[in-house]
Amino acid sequence: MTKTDKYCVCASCDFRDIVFSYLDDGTIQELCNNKEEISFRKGEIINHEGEKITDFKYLKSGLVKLYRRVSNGEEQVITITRPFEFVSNMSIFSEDRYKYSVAAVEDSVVCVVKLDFIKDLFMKNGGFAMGLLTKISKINDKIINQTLDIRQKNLVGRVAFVMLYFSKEIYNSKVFDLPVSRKEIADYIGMSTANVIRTLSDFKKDGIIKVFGKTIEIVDLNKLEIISKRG
Amino acid sequence: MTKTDKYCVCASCDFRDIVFSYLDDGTIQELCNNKEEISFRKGEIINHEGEKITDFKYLKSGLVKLYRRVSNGEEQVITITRPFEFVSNMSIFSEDRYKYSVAAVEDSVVCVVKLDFIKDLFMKNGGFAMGLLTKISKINDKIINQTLDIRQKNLVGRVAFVMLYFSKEIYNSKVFDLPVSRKEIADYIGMSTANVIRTLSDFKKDGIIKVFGKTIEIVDLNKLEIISKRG
DNA sequence: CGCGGCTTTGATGTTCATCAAGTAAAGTGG
DNA sequence: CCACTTTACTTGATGAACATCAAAGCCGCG
Repeated sequence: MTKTDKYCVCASCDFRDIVFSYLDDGTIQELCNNKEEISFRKGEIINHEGEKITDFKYLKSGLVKLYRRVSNGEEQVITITRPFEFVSNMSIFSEDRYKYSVAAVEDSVVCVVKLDFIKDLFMKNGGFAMGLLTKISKINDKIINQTLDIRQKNLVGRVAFVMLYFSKEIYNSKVFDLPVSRKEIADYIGMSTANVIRTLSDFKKDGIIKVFGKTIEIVDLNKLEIISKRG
Repeated sequence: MTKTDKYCVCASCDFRDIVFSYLDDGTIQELCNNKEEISFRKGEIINHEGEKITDFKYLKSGLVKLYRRVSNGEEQVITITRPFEFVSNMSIFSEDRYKYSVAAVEDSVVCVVKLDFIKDLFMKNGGFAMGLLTKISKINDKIINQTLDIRQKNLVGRVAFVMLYFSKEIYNSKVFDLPVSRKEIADYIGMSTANVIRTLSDFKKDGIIKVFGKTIEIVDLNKLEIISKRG
């Protein structure tokens, strides 16, 4: 990871609208002085499970996965998410150490602000506090919802769900490059790698998707949605 | 449901320590005036999925289940939880309608405060805001954790987990009456009712638990914990 | 060009849901 | 309080869904 930013751009950052809209220009300037922008390469770890939480982090660009390691050493992927949809780690206000790890699955840029600074703002500025709480609630809701949705589906439904998730939520395109390995998809939806691959092959045979290595093209969106819902 | 409270007892309520510790006596009195205490009988619904959210609710006594209805009409139980561990519904700050239903699984008393009053307090009082955010974060963390834990286990591990959950988290006793049906346990851990019963019977045969209808006695706690972890 | 990791496919076995049929328990109305 | 109805529980048998194992192909990289 490398520090990239030299001068402050917070005032015009998209993130300002999302949680920092209640801050006046003076406070934004102060935020700038307390902020670092750090780049991560694909595969690098942004937060490590068990590490002390000292900063408030949010994703400015790229794509990350949130995961934890379970007893048998396997990874359990909690969610894969893109900028602004994900504020650091949810536990920053409830725990003093990270409960989950966060890793870049594409090259990513993360903004890092001292947590104390954010907490101070939170105490002093009600509007900011409300905005932040709302944002954190939405993120938590989304993760809980996603987890429940996945749990309730069978294998084919889950694979269809993931394909739709990448297509609609992440890339907004019917053609996209999978940012994760087959195994990571398996860890995400809680199935074996072999069966994820098998199901993708079935979709291919049935003309629902086209697969060229990591590149996926969704051919029959409608059918995929039916499979995902029914699954 | 019936309204039970006539005079205010908020000042000495246990809940005060948890999220209302930052409020002075005057504000507590104001809270009292904006509060109702409502009793629910076992089985009654406290919040209904899709209903408009107008109040901040917390459980004062009893036991509730949080659940949602999925496409095929089945219930998906998200968590079962007891007083103070659960503040209304998580989505009160992110949604305008309930995403989940809450029902009493034991006779319960719920305190109901107008949401606007809480939001107002939240904006004005940084300490209160921080306390509330921390509490909500913890609740969300717990639900996410629990869901991930369950997902990662197999059938026997899940049933062992639930028995331990009731014994340790809810009743703090090796002997307890199950507050829910076998089917509700199945909906909670995502398995069929028949297999939940079968697994309980197996535990019984192996001398790990004793079962008399709804009454459970945990005989071999150690073995149950091993099964839950390994599962 | 050869090694190691990711992917693919088939064969096999385990786990778990589903169905069915019966028993116990809990309401319900006379 | 008893007969009746309904709902919850229990157990076995069967089959479907899914994991696991194994072997082979592919691809990037030293």
